[in-house]
Amino acid sequence: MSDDLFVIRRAALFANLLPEDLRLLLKNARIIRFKAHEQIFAAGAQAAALYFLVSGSVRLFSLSSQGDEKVIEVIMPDATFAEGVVFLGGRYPVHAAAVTDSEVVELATHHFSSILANNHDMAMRMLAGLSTRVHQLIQDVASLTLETAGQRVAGYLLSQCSPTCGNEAIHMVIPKNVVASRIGVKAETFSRVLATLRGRELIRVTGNDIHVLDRDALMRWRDGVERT
Amino acid sequence: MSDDLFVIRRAALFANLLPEDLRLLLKNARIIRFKAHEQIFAAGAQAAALYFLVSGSVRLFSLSSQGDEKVIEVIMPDATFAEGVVFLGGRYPVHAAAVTDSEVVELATHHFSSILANNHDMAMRMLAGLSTRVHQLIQDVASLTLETAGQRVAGYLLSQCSPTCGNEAIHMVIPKNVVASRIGVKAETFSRVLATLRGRELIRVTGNDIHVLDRDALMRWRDGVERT
DNA sequence: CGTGTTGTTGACTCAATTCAAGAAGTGTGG
DNA sequence: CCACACTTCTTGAATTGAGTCAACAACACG
Repeated sequence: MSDDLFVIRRAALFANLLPEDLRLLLKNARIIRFKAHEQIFAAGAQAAALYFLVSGSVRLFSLSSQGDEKVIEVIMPDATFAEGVVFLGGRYPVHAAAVTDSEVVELATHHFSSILANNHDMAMRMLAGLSTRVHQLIQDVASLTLETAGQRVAGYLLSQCSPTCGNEAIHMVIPKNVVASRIGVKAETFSRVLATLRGRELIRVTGNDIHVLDRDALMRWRDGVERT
Repeated sequence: MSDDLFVIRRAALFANLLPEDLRLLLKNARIIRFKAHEQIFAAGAQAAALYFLVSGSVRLFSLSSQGDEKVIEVIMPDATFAEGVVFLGGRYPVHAAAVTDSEVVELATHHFSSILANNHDMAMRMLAGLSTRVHQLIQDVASLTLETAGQRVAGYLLSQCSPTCGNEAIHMVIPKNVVASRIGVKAETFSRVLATLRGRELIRVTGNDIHVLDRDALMRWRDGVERT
């Protein structure tokens, strides 16, 4: 049962946790499905749980006195939400509702907090996970503002084949348009970049697999700004 | 002495801490000045401290066996670095060196960890701070990829006058070019956007003060994509 | 009163998006 | 097995947002 709940490791908060930590946390966790527009929690309510979004999308918003709504944030899959307020033990500052049909993992505050209170190391691993994520995101912001689309694509390819360290193929599990948006380019641009890289024989594309043929050249291409 | 050390609150990690928390943490803290290119710590060394950068800039990098250097990250003021490894209690995975003359606050690992171990609430406040920062950064990434420069500028102005909730002036303490780069536009573009907003009488600029004349119109301008 | 810094404005360029059409691959049912 | 619809991907042409380069204005400061 709690085995597929391990998806929560994709959230920075849980990324560094040990299997036993996760098992403990997930003891009382449950998956809840919300239909589009269904409310998940209301602003002002005592924060009873934090959430991990498995699929779908969730809107955090507040309502003005006139009743019009201001969207604060849109949560996408693999992210946690309402965790901040759980750490501080207060009330939800915003409303949350599903935008599209969504699946969430719900972790009860009292359970979560009491585990954390008795497990200092786990708290440290969470801090480490979040702080890694902060650094990653700062990198992303930097790369969005001062790298070209081509450089970001090259960087992505390198990051994907870096662990296998050489001439292995990158198998694209996720559709290319999703990868494209992940690195901040349109699908068309992504396609074009792959085309020029293919032309320069830095990579070979076969179906959903991308082979990096010349890692060093690709790195040079990413760093230098050669045209043609 | 430890009073000006309170600048560390600018880091997400410390943003939520109580004054007494900070005082406790800063007991053994010290400010260290590094000249450009001076080493701060070496990869492989036991992580003895975490750092907060007050001014200057710091380079985190690793060295390949061939001796060439790969820059992992460039730390800018108000950020912490090496905090992740301190939470996990290991060795520094990278080298750190000042790029330009820099001031850092150094917090010794053993001191930091022992305080945190005895102060569960403080750990929770740190988690809350980091998680807020993560959400902020995700917002920033979103706004960089799917808003225009004009929208970001408008959003910035609104965020600055939102608390004072109306017709107060925003006093720009920081130079405009810094603000510009903060929101991901060139200084010239920033200037141009202010010019068009001035032309439309949504704002008035006098020296370093910017008055938002019509909040609602500015919001509409940010959301809608009207030209001219 | 020059000298340096910061901000403004104009003309030009280019990277990346948009729009649009077509190719390639995937699955369904007759 | 083919025909059909459907999604994903690729490619082309036109457009544009924002950056670059460069000149200049506005100001501060010694």
